[in-house]
Amino acid sequence: MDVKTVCLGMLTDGEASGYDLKKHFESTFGHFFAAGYGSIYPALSSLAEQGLVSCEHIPQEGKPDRKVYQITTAGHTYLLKALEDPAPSHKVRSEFLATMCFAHLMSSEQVELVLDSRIEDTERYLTMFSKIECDGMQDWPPGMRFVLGFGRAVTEAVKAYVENNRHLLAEEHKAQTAIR
Amino acid sequence: MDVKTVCLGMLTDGEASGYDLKKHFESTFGHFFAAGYGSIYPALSSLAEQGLVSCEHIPQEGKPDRKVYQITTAGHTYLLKALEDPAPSHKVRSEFLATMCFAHLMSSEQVELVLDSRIEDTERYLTMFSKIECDGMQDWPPGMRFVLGFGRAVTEAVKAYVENNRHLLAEEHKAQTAIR
DNA sequence: CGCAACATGTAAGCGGTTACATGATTAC
DNA sequence: GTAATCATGTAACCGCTTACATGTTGCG
Repeated sequence: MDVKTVCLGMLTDGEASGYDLKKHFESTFGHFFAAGYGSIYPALSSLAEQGLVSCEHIPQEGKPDRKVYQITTAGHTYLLKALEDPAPSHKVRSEFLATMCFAHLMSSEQVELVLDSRIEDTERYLTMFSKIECDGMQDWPPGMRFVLGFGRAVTEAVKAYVENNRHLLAEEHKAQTAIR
Repeated sequence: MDVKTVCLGMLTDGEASGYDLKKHFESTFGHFFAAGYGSIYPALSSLAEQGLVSCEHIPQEGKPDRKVYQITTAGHTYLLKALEDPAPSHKVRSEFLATMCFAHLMSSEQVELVLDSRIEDTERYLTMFSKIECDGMQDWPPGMRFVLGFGRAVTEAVKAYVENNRHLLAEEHKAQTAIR
């Protein structure tokens, strides 16, 4: 499952431009599937070439033509095939955790800074989740609600863990064990 | 922070071969930083070329020479620089969540299968964490214990969330909201 | 006056994955 | 006998990131 497939999936919710899709990648999909314009625009071109989406050019003054994409029947078929994987991956790549593995090589000030930045990050996500929930989640498919709830639950777990266990990383207290 | 830097960090714990490091990437680092031989061996070669590690060739019969790497003073300096990033990233890339966004396009059997496979995955991780804790975590640096605890906490949160909210994805119950 | 939002794209490069290549030893 | 473990590597490929390129409209 790559950016192309996710774009295709987003288009099942209605027509959209690359610019529109980018906003989805930043908000609702942001916590588990990042993508920039450099991935999205080529993905849409490629989908159009394969006939999986159709494209309507809407001329605009001053701005480039707005290109609105719609999923085709072939696109739907393709998407359903892509969703058949019975064990889709769920990968974490964390420079944060890699850094924390070597906390004993760093100054405690540095470690504190890193932990603070991680907590800020989780707070940004939590704010975003609340905002999304406010402006109407009830018209969304159940899967989307499940996914948002997942993001919230995991983010809260991360925040709580970091807050409750950051004392482990102070050199003074080497013998303690993690709070569950 | 790339595979190279993580390898360098692992070598602060004592000399090791590429093969040894791979095992670390599978066990202790597995839940947040994956790497295969195709990344590790070139990384070590490159580190040696830059003088960040030294390499001892140990001849063996039948097998290729065992190459044991040790971090150098230059390597230590380099690592400390790399650890200075005050806001290291923590990224999730989840085909699982992407799939679940479109659960309404799938059969409930397919959805169930995907959810089961995710739970199995979390269980494998939890077993691994327990095993690691058993064979002596107390001699590890506090950072490593923090990271393992993080992995366990988040994995448990994932498992609980999936178990408690999978009913949201059954088409029958569209109006429900997520259990916190 | 400057910044954010609107709007699309290209191209180089990087980092990692996957498949391939080889082969002895040990445990079941 | 066959699978796992030990042990190292290369090369092609793929997908994504980053930087670059361009220009208008509207808000404060």
